[in-house]
Amino acid sequence: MRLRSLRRRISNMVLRIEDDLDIAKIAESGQCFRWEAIDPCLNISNEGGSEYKNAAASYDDAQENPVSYRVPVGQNRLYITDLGNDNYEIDCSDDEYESIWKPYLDLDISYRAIRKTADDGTDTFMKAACDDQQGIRILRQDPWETTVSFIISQNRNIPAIKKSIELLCEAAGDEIRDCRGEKFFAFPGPEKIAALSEEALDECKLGYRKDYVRRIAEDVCSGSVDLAEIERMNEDDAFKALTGIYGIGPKVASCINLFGLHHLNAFPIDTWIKRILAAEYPEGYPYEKYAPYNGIFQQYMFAYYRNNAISIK
DNA sequence: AGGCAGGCTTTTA
DNA sequence: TAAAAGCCTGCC
Repeated sequence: MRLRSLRRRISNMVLRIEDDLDIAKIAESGQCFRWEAIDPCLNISNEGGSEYKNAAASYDDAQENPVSYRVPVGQNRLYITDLGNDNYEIDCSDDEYESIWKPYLDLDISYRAIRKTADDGTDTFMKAACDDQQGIRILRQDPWETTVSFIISQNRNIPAIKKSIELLCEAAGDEIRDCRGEKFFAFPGPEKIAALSEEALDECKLGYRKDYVRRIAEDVCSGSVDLAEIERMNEDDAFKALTGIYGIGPKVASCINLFGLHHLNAFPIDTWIKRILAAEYPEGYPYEKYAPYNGIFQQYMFAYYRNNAISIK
C-alpha cells in the first residue's frame, strides 16, 4: 500500500519472523526507554502513540497500537514497521540486519518455544500473562546505556524516566543523521557525561540520581569501574560487582543483568513484582520451574499487571 | 553481621 | 497528595 512510497535511497527489506515479536509490546514493556512510535506513512513521530488511522498494515488493532517505530541503537537508528502476518519492514541492508538488528532483537532463540515449554497447565496466572503479552522479547541493549538508564529509573515512573534519558541524550549525546537523513541524539558515552557541567546535568532533571550518574561516568572513565569486565562475568558475579557500584542496588543490578547483560534468569523485583508475588503466589514463586528464563517470565508478568492493573485488581 | 527507618529530587496521576 | 521498574546512610 502506501508503504511503497517510503522507499528511498536506503534499502528496505521485508523480514518474515515466525516467532514471538510484537514491537508495540516491546516498546511498552519497560525494558527500553527510547523507542519512538511514528506514523508509518507520514513519517511523523507521535509521542505516546495515539491514533494510527492511516496505518498501512493490516494489523488487527492498528487503531490502538502503533505499528511503526524508530529505535536508536548506538550510532544507528532502526525504522521498523509491523506489516502483520509475521512480516516486518525495516530500513537497512542485509549486512546491517545480520550484524545489528538480528542480535538486538534476540532473534536467534524462540520465545514461543520457551513459553510453551514452561506451560505445564498448572500456573493459570502465568499462562494468562504469557498469552496477553506474547511478543515481548528481551532486547540485547548496550550495557552502558542500560546501566545508566536503570540508575535513572529508580523510584520514578516510566514517562519521567524517558524524559530524563532524552534530556541527557540532548545534553551530551552526539547529534547524528539516521538512515532517513533525520537527526537524533545518540546515547552519550561515559566521557561525554563526565564532561557535563553541573548546570547541564541539573537540566536533565535527574534529582538525587544525578550524583549516581556523574559518579559512574567518572569511574568508568578512570577505570575504577570496568563494564567490559562485568560483561564477561556470570550472572551472580555480575550482580555482586554491579551492586558494589554507587547508586546500584539489587533491583537495578537485576535489571542491568537482564536487559543489559542478557542474563535471562535475572529476576528484578520492583514494586509491581512485589505486588504480583504477594497476590498471585502467596505460597511462594516457583523459580525453578521458570529457570533458566525467570527474567523472560518476569517481563510477561510485569507488563501484564502494569497494563491491566485496574482490571486485575 | 544484618535489618530497618528516614531522606532523597522530580514528575506523574 | 501519594506514588513512582530504589538506594544510601546511620543506627541498632
